Order: sequence, then C-alpha cells, then structure tokens
Amino acid sequence: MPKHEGVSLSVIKRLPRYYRFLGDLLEKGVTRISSRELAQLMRLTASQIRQDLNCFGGFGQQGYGYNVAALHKEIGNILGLNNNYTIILLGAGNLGRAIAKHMDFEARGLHLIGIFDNNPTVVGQQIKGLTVANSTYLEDFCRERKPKAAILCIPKEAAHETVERLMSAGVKCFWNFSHYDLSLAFEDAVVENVHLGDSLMTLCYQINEYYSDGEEK
Amino acid sequence: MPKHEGVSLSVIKRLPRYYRFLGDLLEKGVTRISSRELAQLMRLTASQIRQDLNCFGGFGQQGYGYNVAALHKEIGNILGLNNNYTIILLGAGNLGRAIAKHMDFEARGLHLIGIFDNNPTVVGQQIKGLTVANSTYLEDFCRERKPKAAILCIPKEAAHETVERLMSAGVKCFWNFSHYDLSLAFEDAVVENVHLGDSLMTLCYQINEYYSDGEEK
DNA sequence: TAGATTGTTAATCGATTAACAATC
DNA sequence: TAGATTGTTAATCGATTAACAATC
Repeated sequence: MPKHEGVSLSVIKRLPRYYRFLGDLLEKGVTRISSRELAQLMRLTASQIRQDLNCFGGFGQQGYGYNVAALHKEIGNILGLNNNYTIILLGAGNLGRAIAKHMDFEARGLHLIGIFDNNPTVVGQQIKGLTVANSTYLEDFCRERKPKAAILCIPKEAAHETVERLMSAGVKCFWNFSHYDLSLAFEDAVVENVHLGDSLMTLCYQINEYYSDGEEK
Repeated sequence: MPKHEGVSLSVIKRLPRYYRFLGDLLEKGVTRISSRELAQLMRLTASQIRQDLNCFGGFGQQGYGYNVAALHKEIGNILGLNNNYTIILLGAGNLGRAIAKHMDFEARGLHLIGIFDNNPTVVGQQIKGLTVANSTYLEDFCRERKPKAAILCIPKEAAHETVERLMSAGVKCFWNFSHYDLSLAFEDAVVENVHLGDSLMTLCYQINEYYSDGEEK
C-alpha cells in the first residue's frame, strides 16, 4: 500500500522527530497547529515542514493549519508503526541486553520475538520474557517464525558470517550496531546503522572544537 | 590548535568512517592507498575523499596517493582522539550500564570518570571500576573534577532539569540518548544525539518499504 | 622523463528556502 | 467576505561530482 519511492532519505529521517513532537503536543491537548508554529517549536522553517509533509499528501487545510491528532496518526502510518514487524536480536551481551530491555519496540512498529547468542553462559537466560537461544538454532527459528528484521549487537568479526546466514534464511532488514558496514558486502540488504563508536568520535571532535575555540579568542 | 571552523558537519560525520577503514587497512598491512582505491572500498567517489581531506590540509602526494598510517593518525588528530576528555554518565539504567561497559572510550578520545543515578538501589554499584554516585553529588563532583562532557542515559522527563544543572556546573557537551531535543532549550550546548527510538522508526519505515515494494510488482 | 595521482577549480545535482496563487 | 495558511512552483544555497593543471 505505501509507495513513497521518490521520497529522499533526508525527509524520512525527519519523520520520527515530527512524530515525537506531535505526540507531545497531543499530550498537552493541542488540537491544531500551523506549519509556522510547528517550525518555531522544532527550529525548522515552515517551508520545510510543508514541503516534507507534501511528499506524502496534503494533510493540512488552508487557513487553518494541521490537525495534530490526524497528522500524528498519518505520520505513524507512513512510518508503518502499526505493522508490528517481527524482529530478532543477535547478541545478548551488554548492549544487546540493554537494547532488548530498554526499547519500546511495540511503540515503534516492531515486535521482538527471539534472542540469540553463541556464548553458553548467556544461552538460557531470560530477557524480556524471551529465553536466549543458541545461535545454532537461528535457521530453524527463521524457517518457522519468519522474522522480518534482525538487530545486530554482535562483534565486528562475527558480523559478516551472521549476516550471510540471516540473508539466506530470508532476513533482509537490519538494525546494525556492529562496527561493520554490512551494506558494502550485501547490496540488497536494508540497513539502518547505529554506529555508536562513530558517534562518540564525532562528539570528541565537537568537544575539541568547543574548547580550542576558547583558546583562540 | 585545531581550527576547522568552515568545515561542514557532513564532512565531519564521515571522518570516523575514514578512520575506521584506514585502521582496518593498517591492520592488514596496507601502507599506501590512492583516493580511487579507497573510494572503491568505501563506496564513495574519489573526488569526495580528496575534497573531504583537503578541508584539513594536503595529506597526499601526487603520483603516489596517501600513506595509510600517516593519514590514519592525521584523522585521529583532527577528531581529537588523543585528548582523552573527561566524561561522566548520567543514568545507570539498562542503557547507561551497557554504554559504560560496552564502549571503548579511551580509543575514541574520552575517559569516563563518574557515573550518577538517583535510584537508591543503583547507587553504590560498581560499573567499570566506578562506584555509581547519587545525583545529588553532581555539582560537588563537577566543581572538583571538571568533566568536559556528559552522557545522558536518563528518561526524557528528567533531561531538562539535569542538563540545566550540568550547564551551570560548567558541563557544556553532551552525548544525548534521551528522547529530548536539548539543543532547543540550550542554544550554547554542544550536542551529539543518539536517538535510538527515531532510528528504530526509520528502520520500520524501511522494512515497510521493502515488503510493500514486493506486493506491488 | 613518463605515469600516476593529488589538490583545486568549475559544473552539476539535490535539498532547503522563499514566494505566491489557491482555497479553506 | 477577509484573513490565514496551505500546497506548489521558482530561487537559492550547499554539497557532491567532474575535470584538469600542478607535481611527485
């Protein structure tokens, strides 16, 4: 049903933020908002908001603005948050466990149905109501449950082989926390990267800029 | 010393990835590489690589290319990875604990020196050799140790007040995991956001696109 | 020297912003 | 109706790519 082929990733990446702000407004009981007001709130231009939204259709009304509840719901639909796609977690180390426990998957259109690890001391543990399974059962599980996506919280070294196994088991979408650019080797994979190491280095650069600016003035 | 005022954030955000790839090449024993070869490896254009690097100076040599070790080191310097800026963690819940244990701060120019939480059952716990302190001691700690940055692994509701306290205690740089756009309220703050919820929704959108494309063909 | 590859300028492309007619 | 605000087209801006002279 959704067909937004021509929409650029820069627009898509802004949608969750719109969704977040509209959700907040909704909680505060705001029923209508103009692009100008929303722009002021989010520190964007009104032009950009209207341009972004009109990639998906005209959700506003001239002279009135946008209905907050309706727009919130529309963006949720565009993002596909109502689909509850099944997802599995690979790697139940510190990060994997935290992601499993911390994230509200259901609110973001996903449903965690399996956790895998190859460390025997971790296998068998209960996390979020799921028993960590040995990675050897990955193929069996995928055949049976057909998960739509996988979270990669595994070390860089294990990433390539794991993705290879997942791809041939029919899992093509990845939330990738491993420091490995999997889209290079797997062209047809759908990848959303969270490279925490890269992000931390970017922070370091910014700290560096902040403190050396002072020195020079 | 570093003064890269005019360099756009799009360039900066690519530096950690260059650093990562050059590190890998270094490990493999590769000593020289041309922009064309590196571009092929990273799936970029050679033009972009040369353009990016020349924002900071001419690190290459005509007819030869780039020395891998030298370039790796240069980028590390630009990112400021040798500075080991002190950083503290706010919030020792699932995510905070995982970040503390999982990240190699030292390799990315940072040094974790304190962890704070206001949950009494968490205070006193040992994480990565640090004892979780009660948040009430935040100001005292900052006065004494002057941390340069803070990691925010706290709930959205607590974010505003916590940042206010940190800012007046002299901490201006943030690695923000909370679903709160702190740069809106604090204009002079330096912020690197990791909005996992937004990222997950973007993944959901992409899964949605991937599976509905199939339907339509 | 000849070949290769950089550094850098110019051309292209895409994304953001401004403007305004359409319309509620 | 008049005022407000959208949807959309046109103008601007920035980032990416191409081209090529400089040079190792």
